[in-house]
Amino acid sequence: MATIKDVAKEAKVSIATVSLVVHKHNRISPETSKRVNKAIKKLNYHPSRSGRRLVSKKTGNVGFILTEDHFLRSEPFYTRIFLGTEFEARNYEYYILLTTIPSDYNEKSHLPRFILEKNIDGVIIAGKVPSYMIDQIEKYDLPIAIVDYYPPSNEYPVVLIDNTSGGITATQFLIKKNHKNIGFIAGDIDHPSIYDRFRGYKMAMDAAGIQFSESNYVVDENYTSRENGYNAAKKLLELNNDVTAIFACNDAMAIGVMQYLKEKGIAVPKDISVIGFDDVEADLSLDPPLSTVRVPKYEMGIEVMKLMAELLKDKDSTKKKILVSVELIDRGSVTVCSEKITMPA
Amino acid sequence: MATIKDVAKEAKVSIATVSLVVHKHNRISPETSKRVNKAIKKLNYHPSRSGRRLVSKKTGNVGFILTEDHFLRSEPFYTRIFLGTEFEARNYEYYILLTTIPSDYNEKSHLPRFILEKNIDGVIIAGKVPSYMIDQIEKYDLPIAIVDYYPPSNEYPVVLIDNTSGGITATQFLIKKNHKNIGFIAGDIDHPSIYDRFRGYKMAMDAAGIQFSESNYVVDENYTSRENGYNAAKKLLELNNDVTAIFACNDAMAIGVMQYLKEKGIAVPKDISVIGFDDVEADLSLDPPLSTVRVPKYEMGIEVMKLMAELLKDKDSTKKKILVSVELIDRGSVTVCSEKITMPA
DNA sequence: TAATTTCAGTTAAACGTTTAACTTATTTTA
DNA sequence: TAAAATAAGTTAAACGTTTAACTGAAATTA
Repeated sequence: MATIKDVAKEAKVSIATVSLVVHKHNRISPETSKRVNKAIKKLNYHPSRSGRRLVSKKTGNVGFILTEDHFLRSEPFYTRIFLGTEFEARNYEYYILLTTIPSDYNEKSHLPRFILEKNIDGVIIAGKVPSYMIDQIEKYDLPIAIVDYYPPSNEYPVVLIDNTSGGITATQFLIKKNHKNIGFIAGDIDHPSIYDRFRGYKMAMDAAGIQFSESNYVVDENYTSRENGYNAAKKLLELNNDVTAIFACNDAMAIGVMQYLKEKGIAVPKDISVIGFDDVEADLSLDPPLSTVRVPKYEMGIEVMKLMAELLKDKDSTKKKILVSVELIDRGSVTVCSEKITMPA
Repeated sequence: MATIKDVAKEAKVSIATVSLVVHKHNRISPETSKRVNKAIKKLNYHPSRSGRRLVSKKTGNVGFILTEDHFLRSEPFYTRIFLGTEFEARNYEYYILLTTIPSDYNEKSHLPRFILEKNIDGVIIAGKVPSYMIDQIEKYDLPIAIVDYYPPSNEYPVVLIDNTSGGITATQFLIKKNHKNIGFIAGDIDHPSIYDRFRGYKMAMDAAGIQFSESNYVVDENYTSRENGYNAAKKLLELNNDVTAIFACNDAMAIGVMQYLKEKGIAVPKDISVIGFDDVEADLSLDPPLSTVRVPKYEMGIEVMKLMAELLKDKDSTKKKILVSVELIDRGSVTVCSEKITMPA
């Protein structure tokens, strides 16, 4: 492996000159530059990261932290975000170091090794993490950017899903298809993402002049799983047998809803239309395939890396909050409301 | 951030002593060690990677490569392997650099950046990758270890699932419950893992003296998905209406099988027992929960990192092939065969 | 013309660590 | 008791870069 010294010797200049040429510093004459570049090519020289790192006090690495639970969730949501981040990092010549922390991170837990050993220049946090951990990281004076989580302290740049807009979009889509009696199903309603989807639903209903009815929503399940979607659908139909469409706060619950409807012999979308949120793989293998609101996971990863790149230039350069927009995907689980609409005289 | 100098000053020793203590060199007396360790704790000192790297000429990184498809598969199989690897890497003070390659990697594709920039000391390959890529990596003279893939060139250390044993275990379990008419369902039978499971099935049948019947297996689906499990179950029951148990080559197909049986009003396990292979999350939320053969994904990640650690000490130290053993998990989709067994007179 | 500025480099220190070679004091051996 | 071995450190060089400060020559300015 050729080092800067070999190049210097070959080009008959000092190592400083080589360094300056590599960094395209204009102090060096074109002729010298040419000579040095020739030597670099000849020796196939690539500056060693280690040497650079030592003097620049930069590692060229960015840490990517999420809880173990999040990483293992069956729909590879965070996996896709990670992939986007890793891809974008290439443009900035950064490497991503991925690690998980236990979901119950507490006073006794250790910070990820790459923080303790100072092997990163910045930290990307994906999804909800204990805020105690963020406090701990804060001590290391590292730039922090967050994706898919709104931390209690709002001083960080974050990338979030525009859930409210997604809620509006989904609901308006149903309304345009003449649905009025639209059920909303959720779990974990205190989660900001879920709540915002609900808010979007209400806003769209309000805007369309449709009375919001308590009997049209079930949000008391503890978690947004398939099972709870199934349960919620059951509860909803017991409350209100007239719903013509159901908006589930995510695809997992929507799948549970469809399962329940199938068992009850209720045809989707003929009898009841169903729409979800997230856009997961499984949607495609449902019958009918699930219409949903696509969350651009990969793009979120890209965006958070862009924020990180800004921070790496200047730690306090940005506190941007980015809302990534979502997109309606109509697949087949929604149709025009078949009930006769009684128009006011 | 404390450096080795700060620790040396605090403990009133030379920096060399600190280094020796950190490396647990026995040249240093217990008392001095204690003092130094106290200083290390007090200052929260962690050796800087950059400094280390420069002198050791090692990067302290290991690359982890898989295809994008594999990483995104809905059951987070490789995610778990990665987690095991990352965890084990901590013991050797290595960092894992994860990257994906396109599934159609070809002559025009680039190798991962960390190889081109020589930012790793070794490469772990997870799952099947184009062998052309392995040839390319070979040129960089890096140690290579492989997990869950048996490459055409058998010169590498690999960690594999003991599929044959798993096939035997599952089948014997059914046989012990008095099943004789046991169907086997697979897709992609040319895949070594799948084929070995089938071989295990046959071996167990042979050993029990049960005649293997062509009408007892369906392996012509192109892929081991739920849909194909559904289809295969249909085909199987058309071929042979007397099966009392079905061994599906993986859980995805088993889930499809159960779906088909449910639709046909065939009760599991009362009418037909079902067993899968892999042990995925979804098994638990089935009704009944799926009995299966657990593949220790996390442990596979640990094992491959152990192999890599050996290689990192000495590139040619090992060509070990490790078969990780699998374990029967009985959940509820298998029961004693209810058919009257006619004993030979 | 003399002083000043610009140009095109070079010198040398610094980054944080490891480790071979050395030192000094103590213990063992013959 | 003198020589040899051991124990417990220390010294200093090396790893590959970057960059502030310097230098000497040439060009510009007043």
